[in-house]
Amino acid sequence: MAARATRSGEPRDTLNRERVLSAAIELADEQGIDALTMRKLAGKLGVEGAALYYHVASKGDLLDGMTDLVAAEIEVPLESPDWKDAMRRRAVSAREVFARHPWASAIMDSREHSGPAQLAYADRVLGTLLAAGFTPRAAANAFLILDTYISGFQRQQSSLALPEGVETFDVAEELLAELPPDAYPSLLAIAADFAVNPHDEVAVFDLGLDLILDGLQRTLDSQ
Amino acid sequence: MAARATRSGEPRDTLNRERVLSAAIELADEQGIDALTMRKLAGKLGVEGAALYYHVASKGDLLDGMTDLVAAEIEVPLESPDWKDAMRRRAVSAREVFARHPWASAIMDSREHSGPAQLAYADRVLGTLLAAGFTPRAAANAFLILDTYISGFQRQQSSLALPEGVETFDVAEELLAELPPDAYPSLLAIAADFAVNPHDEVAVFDLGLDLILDGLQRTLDSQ
DNA sequence: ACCTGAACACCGTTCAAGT
DNA sequence: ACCTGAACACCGTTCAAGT
Repeated sequence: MAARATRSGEPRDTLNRERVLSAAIELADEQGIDALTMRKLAGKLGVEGAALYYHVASKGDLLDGMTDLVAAEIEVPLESPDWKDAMRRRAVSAREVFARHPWASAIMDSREHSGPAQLAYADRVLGTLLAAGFTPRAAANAFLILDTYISGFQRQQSSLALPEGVETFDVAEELLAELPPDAYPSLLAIAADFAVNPHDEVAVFDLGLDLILDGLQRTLDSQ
Repeated sequence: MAARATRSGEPRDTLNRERVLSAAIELADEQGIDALTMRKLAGKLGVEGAALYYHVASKGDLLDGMTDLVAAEIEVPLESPDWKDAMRRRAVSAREVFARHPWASAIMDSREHSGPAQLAYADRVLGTLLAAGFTPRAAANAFLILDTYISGFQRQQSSLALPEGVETFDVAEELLAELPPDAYPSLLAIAADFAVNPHDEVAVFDLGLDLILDGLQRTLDSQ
C-alpha cells in the first residue's frame, strides 16, 4: 500500500536503504569521500546520525551498497561474437561512470565484498571472454588487466585534476623547484611534452586500451 | 656528535623521523593499515601520542614518508638497451615489495604527493622507455599500464588472501549459496577451474606482464 | 516500525607546561 | 630540543527511550 505522501513535492515520508545509498553517493560526488560521515549523511537526509543504522548495518555496508549502485551504472555488453568491441564499449562506459564518481574506483579496490551488480558485471565480462575462446585462466587475467587499467587511469586522472590541462607540468615544476635541478631529467622531459601538446585524456585512454586489446588478441590466437 | 647511548642494545635515546617511519611500516605490515593510529604507533615507540608531531607534520605526512620508503625498496633498473628485460625486472621487484607491504599499493594510489624515491623511480623507468625510443606520451602511457597492472594485481592478491590456495572458489561458493543458483554461470566456471588447478600466482602475474610488454613492443615498432 | 538523545570508546591534532 | 598531560572537535556505533 502507498505510504502517506506529504503535500510537498519531495517525498518527505520515511527513509529506506535506497534513499540512504543515493544520498551517500551524491554527498561523495559533491564533497569527496572524506566528507562522507554518518552524521553528515544523516544531516543531509534530515535525520539524526543513529537513525541510519536502521537502514544500513554499518559504514562498511554503506560503502558496499554505494559501490554496487555505481557498478550497476556500467553498461555491460551482451554476449557478442565480437569480444573486442564488447570489451571496448564496456571499458569506455566504465571510464565515464568513474569520471562521474571519482571516489568509486579507490573504494571498490579497498572493499572485498562484491554486491549483485558487481557480480553480474564480472559474470558478463567473463562470459564474453569465455565465449570468445579464452581459457578460464586467460579470461580471468584479461579481466584483471583491463580492470586495473581502467581504474588506474581514473585514479591518475583524479589525482592530477586541479584546473584543466597542464597540471602535470605544474606539479613537476613545483617539485623541481624544491630539489636539485636535473635530478629527474626524464620526468621533466615528459612534463615538458605534456605542457606543449596538452593531452586529450580520452585519446590517451583509448591508446592504452587498444594496446591491451591487441595483446589479448594475440594470446587468444596463440592459445 | 654521537648521542648518548644507553647501555642496553636498543638505541633507547631519542626519536627521529626515520625511526618513526620504520615503526609505522612495521605496524602496518603486522597488523594492517587500519591498526596504524598515531596513538598506537606512539605506544610502540614508548612515547605519548602527541610526541610524534615533533617528527612528522601530520598523519598524511607520515603516510607519504612510509610509501616513499617502500618505493625505495623497489629495484630500479639502470638504463639499459634491453628495455623489456629492464621493465620485467622492475615489475618483478615491485611485486615482491608490495607482497611484503600489502597496504602500500592502496596508500600510494590514494595519496598524491610523491617523495624523492618515488620520483627517482618514475624518472628511471621513464628514462629507460625514452632511451628505447618511446615518445614521451607513449612512455607515460606504458608506465601507467604497467604500474596499474602491478598494483592492481597486488590488491587482488591481498583481497583474496585468507588461507593459501583455493580462496576464490570458496568466496564464489559462499556467494552462490545465498543467491539464485546459475545466476553467475561464467563466474562459477572460472571459480571451478581455479579450484581444480590451483593457480600459481607468480606464473599468472608473468603471463599478464608479458602480454603487456609484447603489446608495448608492437606500439614501439609501429611508431 | 522508525527515529531521537545520550552515551562510549576512539580518532587526529593543538598547546601549554615540564625537563 | 624533545616529550607529557590535558584538552578539543570529531568519528562510528550502541542502546534505552519515545511515538
